[in-house]
Amino acid sequence: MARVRLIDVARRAGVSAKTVSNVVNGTGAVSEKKRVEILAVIDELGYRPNRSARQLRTGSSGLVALGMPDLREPYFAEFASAFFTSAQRRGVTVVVWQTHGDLETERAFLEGEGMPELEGIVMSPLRLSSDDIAKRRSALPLVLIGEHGHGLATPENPHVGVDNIEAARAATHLLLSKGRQRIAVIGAQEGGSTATSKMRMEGYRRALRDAGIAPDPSLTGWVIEFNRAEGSAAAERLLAARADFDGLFCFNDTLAFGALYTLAIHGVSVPGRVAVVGFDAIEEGRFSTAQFASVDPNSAKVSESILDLILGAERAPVPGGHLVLPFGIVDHELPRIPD
Amino acid sequence: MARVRLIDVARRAGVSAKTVSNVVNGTGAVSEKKRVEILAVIDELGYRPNRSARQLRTGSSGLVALGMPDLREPYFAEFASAFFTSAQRRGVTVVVWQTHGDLETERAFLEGEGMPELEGIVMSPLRLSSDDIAKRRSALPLVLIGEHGHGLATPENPHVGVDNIEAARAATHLLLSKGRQRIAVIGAQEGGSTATSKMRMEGYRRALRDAGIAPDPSLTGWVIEFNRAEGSAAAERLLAARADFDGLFCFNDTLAFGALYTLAIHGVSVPGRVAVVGFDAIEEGRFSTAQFASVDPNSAKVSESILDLILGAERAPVPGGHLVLPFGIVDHELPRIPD
DNA sequence: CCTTTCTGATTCAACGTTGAATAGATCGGG
DNA sequence: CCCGATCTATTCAACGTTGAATCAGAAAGG
Repeated sequence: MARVRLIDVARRAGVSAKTVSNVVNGTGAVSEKKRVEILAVIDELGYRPNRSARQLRTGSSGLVALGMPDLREPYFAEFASAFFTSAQRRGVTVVVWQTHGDLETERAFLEGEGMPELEGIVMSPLRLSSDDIAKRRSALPLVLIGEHGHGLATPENPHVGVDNIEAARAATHLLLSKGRQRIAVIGAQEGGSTATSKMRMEGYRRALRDAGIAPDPSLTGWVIEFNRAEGSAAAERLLAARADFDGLFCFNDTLAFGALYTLAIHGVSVPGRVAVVGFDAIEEGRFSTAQFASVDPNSAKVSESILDLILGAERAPVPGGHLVLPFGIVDHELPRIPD
Repeated sequence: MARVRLIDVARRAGVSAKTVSNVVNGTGAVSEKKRVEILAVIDELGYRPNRSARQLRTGSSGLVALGMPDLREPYFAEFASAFFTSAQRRGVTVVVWQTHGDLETERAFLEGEGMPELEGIVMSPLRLSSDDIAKRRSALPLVLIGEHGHGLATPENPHVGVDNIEAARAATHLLLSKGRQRIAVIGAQEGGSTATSKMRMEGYRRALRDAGIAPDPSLTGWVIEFNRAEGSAAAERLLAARADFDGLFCFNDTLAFGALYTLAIHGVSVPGRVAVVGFDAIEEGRFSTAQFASVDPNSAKVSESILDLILGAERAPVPGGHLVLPFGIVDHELPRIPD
């Protein structure tokens, strides 16, 4: 019942351990005859390499840590899923850590505390300061994601993601291009970790400005958190105040779902009377019964780039500290109006 | 820039490596004076133990693998989150693998292929057969979860979870106890991996039988998958057929959200005209604008029990192969925030 | 036929840690 | 004052693997 080792296979096959190692790793030169024999013995004994020993010897673990506030948040689940997919394709294993936006947990994670040997750390911080990054002791490659992480990036510890301001501008522009003139937002925030809200609000304002439209404060829906109930409540308030809007930009899809629900209850047709755009393009939107568009933060491409950065041999600093990737816009509105 | 090792700390502090090891691990007997000195040096040099070396020596990695079909599915995200929480509290690290319900991927995961050294494997299978479990070569502790996994369990590779049939019975009973007599279901399935649907349907039938109510086929909502759109469509069909129901049991919360949306659009008051019960008690339900109850599959307790089984020194087989935990029912029927 | 080159295989040491065995110092009791 | 017990610290080997160095034998070249 004891673990089968390289040497056990070697003895059984009548060769040296190193030769078996060569077969397992495809290294060195091994005659076809021996190779086949050894493979047979490996299968017979059910040999499986001990990754700890291998890692101790070679120094690479094939492990990457992913730290996120809370996997229950659909966007984080979505990103994590995309990241797993990229990693699995490369034979990289991902260990996950939830920080719940706790500063001490975030700091410990930054150092890889309590973790197995890693190739790199990917994290979506909520509380860290630039100072925490600067004081970091661990030399492990670190990649930041998310809007809060955006502000902490350095060339050595870069941020990867789409341009949030530009994406929000494009989302708003999409509504304008469909002829909507009075566009409301849901997702304005005060206090707390508001990097996301600030950037998306900025993009929204830019789009209006570019179109020569003055922002109307009565069309701004404030929220405390980005969840369904708040999206619903904010929409409720807009309707109650008799705000006159034909377009609605929600700062994430969860808010959008809440708003769509409220609009449906009040008999406001979507996209007939109000066209809606969300942000994150979460899978659930594909099954939404209401028709709306959403900004696709390109999690698949972001994941790939992160792994390129971490596993890349060069480990070159990223100029400016920001690797900006193109976002997309998915339109769940089936019949597209060609322009 | 080279990694700081035990021996580096030892030299600096003028002691042996083993003494430093003792300080780090709290083993052996070390004088308070030396202990303090060594801790200072550890901090000064930023020493961090090499987990691979430690694991190679001790044989335990503190790593558990969690395999799930797709983290984007809210229930899986929810469970994973609970599992991370339990694991982190115990200093256990979790590596995640997505199987997408692919048989080959599930089989490979079962063997721990491509994984670092693990303490155990937790998996929610969709395609595995009992045969795959029986033919397994890896001796790693394996715990199964989910309804499909339920059917594969053995005393050595147990299943952990709540009693699905009983939980579905209780959910239905809750509606009956509120005076509802005509109770519809959404979530009946044909073909595919239907373990979940079958068990919940059985519980539903039992509750009706116990109450002396004959099941009415016209109150059964069939679906292909458990998602929002299907829940909505099924509710739509029930309404279109003028099905007369005052209670609705949805086989999961995602179906319930879709149904609630449709009921809202059609002006059917919830829980006034129709009381709704879901299954999974996902976080999102707490933010739902509609009032409904849901079966809580007790993911926190399930996670704890799984880790007990895997990390427990005894590794005793579970009689019958099933560790059944009590479920809960959360009632989101709260006083709504007045507007 | 002898030297050189090439190929396939082996030997050896080391990765960083910790369990087991051991050594030295201190202490208490007879 | 000596002996055993107690406490602190050390030495040594081993966990399973693979890079580097090496070697034996065959093939190639002069």
